[in-house]
Amino acid sequence: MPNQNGTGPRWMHGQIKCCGYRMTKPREAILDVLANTQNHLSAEDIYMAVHKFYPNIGLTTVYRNLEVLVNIGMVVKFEFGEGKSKYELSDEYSSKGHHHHLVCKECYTVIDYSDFMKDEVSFLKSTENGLSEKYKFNITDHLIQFFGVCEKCTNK
Amino acid sequence: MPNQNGTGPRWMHGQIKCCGYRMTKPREAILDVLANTQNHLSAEDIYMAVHKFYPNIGLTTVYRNLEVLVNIGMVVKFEFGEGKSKYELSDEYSSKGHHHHLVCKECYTVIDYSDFMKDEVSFLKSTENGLSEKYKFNITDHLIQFFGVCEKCTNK
DNA sequence: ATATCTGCAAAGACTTTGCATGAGA
DNA sequence: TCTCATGCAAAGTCTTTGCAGATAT
Repeated sequence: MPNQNGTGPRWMHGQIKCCGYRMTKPREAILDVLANTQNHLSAEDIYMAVHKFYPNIGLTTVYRNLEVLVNIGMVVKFEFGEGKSKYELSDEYSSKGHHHHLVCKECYTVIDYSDFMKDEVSFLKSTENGLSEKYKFNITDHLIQFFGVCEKCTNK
Repeated sequence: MPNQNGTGPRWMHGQIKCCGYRMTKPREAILDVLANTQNHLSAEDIYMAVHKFYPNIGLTTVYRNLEVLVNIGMVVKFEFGEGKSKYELSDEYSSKGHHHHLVCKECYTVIDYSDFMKDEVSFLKSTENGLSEKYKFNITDHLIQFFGVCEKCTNK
């Protein structure tokens, strides 16, 4: 974990403060964990990672902060069918950029992909417009996931 | 509930039996509920509907049967972010046909839509092919959902 | 006949809440 | 200083499991 000094990136402080929240050690530690992983972490994963450096930060605090971070749009929450939620930094705060997920139904491995976006953009544009208009929805998000069986699980 | 006589559609019996399962009253009642609703039902919704006609069928049985039905592909399980799973008959068994979901993030109302599928088909085709090849995944399913705020929730 | 299925009760997994204490700005 | 944040323990919600008895084929 790189930012154990308790400062953390300024822009994250700014976003937190703009929303009326305070930047606290637990909050920062959680963002730090999320910013420095390639994986999709559960609340407990995050708790355990944070716990190594701050053993007195509790799981409750992790849950409560994830909720805040999801609400202000810094973090996105996903369900991959495993029965527990997974979290990742949202596009604007992540080095990953915009991507979608390819999920193995057997081992729940999740692959991020950002290829094949050209067809997607036109699909999303027209569908979002059509749906907004027809159903009077104010559309804010979409979720696109592909499911299948990964190479490893296929070979067993 | 139409099929209280205990027979139910033949094709459903066939599918169940083909997979090595038996057609039982609870199983049939559950399929019947799913076949005769326009909504997306939780396990408890189904339990309560079934319970009206068969008060001694338990919630456990509903869960166990839903698991079986999902495994043999007659039923599809969804998570809309509400914290509980919702179930519906899969395309082949449903009068709804292929559709996707538009979900209100406030009240969790779910709208089925099957418009705007033209762009989708080309998007899915090329993406599935690309993903299969690049990541050696055997792709079986996709999940496309749009999220937003419905008209009612916007006006309050 | 016998493998599958069921109901009940109990346990399990993940997440949320209450309340007194602690800490940012 | 004063509101927001935290930690602990307890509770809540949805779902699964164990086991003896019942049922479909």
